[in-house]
Amino acid sequence: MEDAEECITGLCLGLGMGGYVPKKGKQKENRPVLDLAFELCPKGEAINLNHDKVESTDSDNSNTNNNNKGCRKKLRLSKDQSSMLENSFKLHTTLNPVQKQALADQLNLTTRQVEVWFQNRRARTKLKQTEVDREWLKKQCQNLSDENKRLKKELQELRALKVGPSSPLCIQLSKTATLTMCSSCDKLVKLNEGNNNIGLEGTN
DNA sequence: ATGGTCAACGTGCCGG
DNA sequence: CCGGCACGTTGACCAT
Repeated sequence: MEDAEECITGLCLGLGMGGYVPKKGKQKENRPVLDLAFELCPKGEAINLNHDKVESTDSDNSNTNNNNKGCRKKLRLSKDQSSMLENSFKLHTTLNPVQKQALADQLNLTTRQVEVWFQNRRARTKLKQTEVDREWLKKQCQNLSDENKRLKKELQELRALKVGPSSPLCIQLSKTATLTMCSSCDKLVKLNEGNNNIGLEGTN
């Protein structure tokens, strides 16, 4: 009888790596449920069995073999691999098939792994950029809010000034006419003797 | 125990 | 139709 991990393994294999239950739809033929296999070294580091596969003379399909070996362990890319991928990403965020293959050969990875790494890397970049944008917008919003507050205060102060002959908002036009600002509607009003006021312009 | 990270996956969409 | 990509998701691994 296998141990508990092996039992879980069976479930993992049945459902695929992510335990994802596929919905109806097209399936990529060249994407096996398990296209890679890993095992743990005694220290707990993940070893990519694909590296062995490269040198292996085994003619049979390693996928089927791996399916019987157990649940795949998570690959951790080495520092060198990561930094080379990063450098490559700095040069171009997408790869053409030739570049992909070259990089895969160079790093001793499969093209699929390189492809997945770039997809995930682009997603991370986008996420980071979204976060940056969000912070920027937040700051802008705060600035506008502050400015709005300041302007409201300024307006309030202007309104508080008594509108009268001594007010700076009251201009004597002639002996009979004065230009003043209406305290309720913020419109410039020409006051004439005889009470026939003429609104001149809105300053709202 | 738990939350974060990340490789790997399934699916849908789009352009050639 | 096919390949490539974005997106959302999963689970192994790791730090705390």
